[in-house]
Amino acid sequence: MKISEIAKETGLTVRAIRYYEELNLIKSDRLDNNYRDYDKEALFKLSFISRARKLGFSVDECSSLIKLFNDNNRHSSEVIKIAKIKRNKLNDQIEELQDLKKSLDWLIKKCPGDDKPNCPILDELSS
Amino acid sequence: MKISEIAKETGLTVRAIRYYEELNLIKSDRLDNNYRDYDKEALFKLSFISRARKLGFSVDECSSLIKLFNDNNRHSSEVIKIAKIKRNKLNDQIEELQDLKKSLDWLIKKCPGDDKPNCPILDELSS
DNA sequence: GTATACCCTAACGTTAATGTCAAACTAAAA
DNA sequence: TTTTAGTTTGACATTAACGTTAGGGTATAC
Repeated sequence: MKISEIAKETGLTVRAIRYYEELNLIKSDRLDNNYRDYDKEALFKLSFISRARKLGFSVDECSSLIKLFNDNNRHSSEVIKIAKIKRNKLNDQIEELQDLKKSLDWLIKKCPGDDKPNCPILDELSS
Repeated sequence: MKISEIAKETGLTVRAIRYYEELNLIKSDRLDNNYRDYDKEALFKLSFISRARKLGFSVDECSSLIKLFNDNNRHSSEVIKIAKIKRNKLNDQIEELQDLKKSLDWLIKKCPGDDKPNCPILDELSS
């Protein structure tokens, strides 16, 4: 399986795949012509990374997950730990954004939004 | 008012203030010794920027707001427009993060989190 | 045989918002 | 007066995750 083929299969870009190889997340065999050659295991791992990235895991976090994936002696408790840390991070991010939104909503409600220069949003931001 | 003083006052760093000047968000007078000198208006504007940044506005968005702030002929409808665009962006971000969180919650629920290697999270991510 | 598509490496570019450092000047405190 | 602290400009560094380009070799279709 050549790189563009596996790229299509996994939804990753060719560049991303080579990048993951640079970071040692995956390896690739080479054909006689030096083209990268991928087998089923690589397909698994790249699909894995693709899905994990879409779930919001950073490449670095993917790297940790891949290591567990490679480790037959892993404990599923280690995996769930990473997942929970990620979920908590997401929770924090969501809360922060919701706070911002609340403040904005409040400002927007107070502003007439007409053709006059008077604007509580600007007033509030500078007071 | 010297730069470190106004930095303390506004909660911005000295570097950030000089950066905003580079981008023409603000100006500064100079003393005889070439030190930057800030007046009340600068204090207003920098406080403004500081608050807006904390509300999640990018420096670029702050720039737009500052221009309206400077414009005595502004309409408050223009201000509310920027605020609403920002709020909608926030909404989208929140929804996306909530989707991710849902998926993670689902995976976490399915994983026993014990000392055995079998792990539905990894299975799901690679299937 | 040639046009087109694909592959390779290496390296610079991107984005945002500063951080950090160098080298020099100025001010305040001891 | 010497030390310490604050200021100046300018320029390079940082983070993440690739995108893009250059300058090649290779494969395939017509």
